Amino acid sequence: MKKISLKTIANELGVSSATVSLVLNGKDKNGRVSKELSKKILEKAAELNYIPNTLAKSLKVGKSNTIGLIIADISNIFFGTLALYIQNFAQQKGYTVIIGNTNENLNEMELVINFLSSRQVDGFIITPTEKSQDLLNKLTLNNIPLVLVDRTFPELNVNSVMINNYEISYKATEQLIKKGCKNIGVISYKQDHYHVNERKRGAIEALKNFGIFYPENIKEVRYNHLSEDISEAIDKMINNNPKIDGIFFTTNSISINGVKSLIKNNIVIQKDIQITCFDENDAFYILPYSIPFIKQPIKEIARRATDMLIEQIEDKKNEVNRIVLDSELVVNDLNN
Amino acid sequence: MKKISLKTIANELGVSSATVSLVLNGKDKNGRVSKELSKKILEKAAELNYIPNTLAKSLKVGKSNTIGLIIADISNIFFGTLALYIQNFAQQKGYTVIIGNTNENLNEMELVINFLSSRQVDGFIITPTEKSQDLLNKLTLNNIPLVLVDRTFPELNVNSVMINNYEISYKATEQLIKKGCKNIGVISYKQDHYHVNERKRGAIEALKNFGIFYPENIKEVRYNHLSEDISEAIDKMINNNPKIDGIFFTTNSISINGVKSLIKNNIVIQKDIQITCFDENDAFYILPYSIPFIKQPIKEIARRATDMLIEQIEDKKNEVNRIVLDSELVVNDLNN
DNA sequence: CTGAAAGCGCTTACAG
DNA sequence: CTGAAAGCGCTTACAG
Repeated sequence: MKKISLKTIANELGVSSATVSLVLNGKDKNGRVSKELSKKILEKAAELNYIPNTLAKSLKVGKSNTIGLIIADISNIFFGTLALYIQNFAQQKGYTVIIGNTNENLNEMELVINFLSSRQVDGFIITPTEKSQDLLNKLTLNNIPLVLVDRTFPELNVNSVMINNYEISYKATEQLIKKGCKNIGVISYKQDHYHVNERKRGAIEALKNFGIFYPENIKEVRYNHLSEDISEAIDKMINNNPKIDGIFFTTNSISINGVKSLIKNNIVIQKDIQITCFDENDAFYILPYSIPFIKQPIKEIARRATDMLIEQIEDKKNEVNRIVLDSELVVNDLNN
Repeated sequence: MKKISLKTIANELGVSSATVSLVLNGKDKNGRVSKELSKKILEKAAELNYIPNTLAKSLKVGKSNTIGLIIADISNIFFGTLALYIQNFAQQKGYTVIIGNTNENLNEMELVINFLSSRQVDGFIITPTEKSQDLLNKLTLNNIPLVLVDRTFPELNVNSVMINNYEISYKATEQLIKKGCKNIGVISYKQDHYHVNERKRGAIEALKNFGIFYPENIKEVRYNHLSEDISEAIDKMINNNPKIDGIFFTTNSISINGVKSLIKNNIVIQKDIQITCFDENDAFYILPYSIPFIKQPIKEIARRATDMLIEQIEDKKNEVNRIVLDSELVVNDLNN
């Protein structure tokens, strides 16, 4: 089967491909093309089942209607959901999304940026890895539309969509305190990430304000040795003296592993130890008790990031927006 | 900043862009281009940070190195994981993946096929929706490389990667019987999907062989009314007389909802009722008892599908392959 | 060993 | 109202 191009249609009808292009793109307003010819062209296109070659169009007009979405770890359910929503919103606006994965690795981030650039993406939505400031700077210097999500570098003058990490973490910790916990642990990542450190800072601030901040209760685990480090941290916490009676987990992946580790140690959650998690998890609904968690407005994050990027692409706006969305502390959601 | 093209490099060096193209693509073997010139070109390209325009290349050579991946429901963790792996394998082989979502809807499947076709994908990996035979047929008639995954239509002569749905479902049911269950329920989809019906058939066959097949124990739920229909099915099952003492859930989404529903009804799983689920779930590791589940070789499915498609794209092979992979019944995986 | 030319399938001034 | 021409950035015969 031969590919059907504009020219095929033009030839069959004995008109120029320019005219066909005009009609098929709806640019034949105010009498540019006669009604009859226009109708014939439309019919012929339908008959031949013409599908335009987007590549050629993109090349010509210098715009691909494609967004590069760079995710730190696509296997993480939080990022997966985020990607899904971004994809949906982008599609509604006529954009294709190409997803790249960095595995939290700076080199891979550079590779994936180049890869997507060669694919002529019109802009990027990125969850940046540690130490990627220079890479991001290069993009903005080249006037490439860019929005950071979930994470940011406060020193960079770049669009971002974040949640209120500090405040919500303060609140989550405060909630443990109000439940009566007197010796609260925090498990966070040993990372140079602003958003994670804001979460840690919020928790510590709450502990300090209530006079129960003990530095040794703040544990930091490595991203690449997550389950071992968490096991170790939990181990120390439950053998602590006085015993830990509450734990705040600062991320999705830490929460899951933390809960697994507690259960493995036969800790009865919400009785022996109160916990609060970051991000929702299916598993929470299956447990016989309610686990408080911080619910991020993922859909809203996706919507705002997509809108912001597309606006930037289409209007070439130069002002920088930093959006901070509220997240929610869900305390009693068991019967959902 | 001006875009750097082949021509930029050629002009700066006073050579033709053809030569630059040859060198940059490593096609300057056996003395096509002199060592010195070749070196100069490479250096200049690096200096200018040249990024080739893949769109232009694709247009010229008539191949985009892009795969269209059409998923029925990207928010389902099974498909999400599958997409992740396919993406990874494809990338290793130099292909980009563009994902489309059908929401199990035939019309959306047609739209997404057209959308991806206009993007000039070289081929498709598809989890087809119900009644999409004609759509698939059209693709194969047009010689468009195609691989079905997870699902297939046995009457169609098309590549596919499946698991042994019938056999593993038989085995899963048999296992419940051997545990002593005498009155086993099956919850499956009311769908015209071969793979799901094979699962149901396997379960029924086992029940028949052991003389405990009771038609009223086989429940079918609607995809679009999943949680209500499951609630209703579970409700009937636990109020059955004699009581149901075992349930086999035939898909991932049914399993999760089924477990939630049982817990909501204060059923003590694995004591009041034995269950077996399709697909692994994080939640299972958090429960204080072990839930047997069927573990699909997702990574292997992804690898085989990607390999098969790329082979077809590059060799234009015409033989049809139907791969059936073994899945595993995991019975005692609690201490993982 | 290197260059000039054609062409992939489009769109967009421009001319008439 | 419609067409001819140029050009987006590449690659690939072909010529020398």
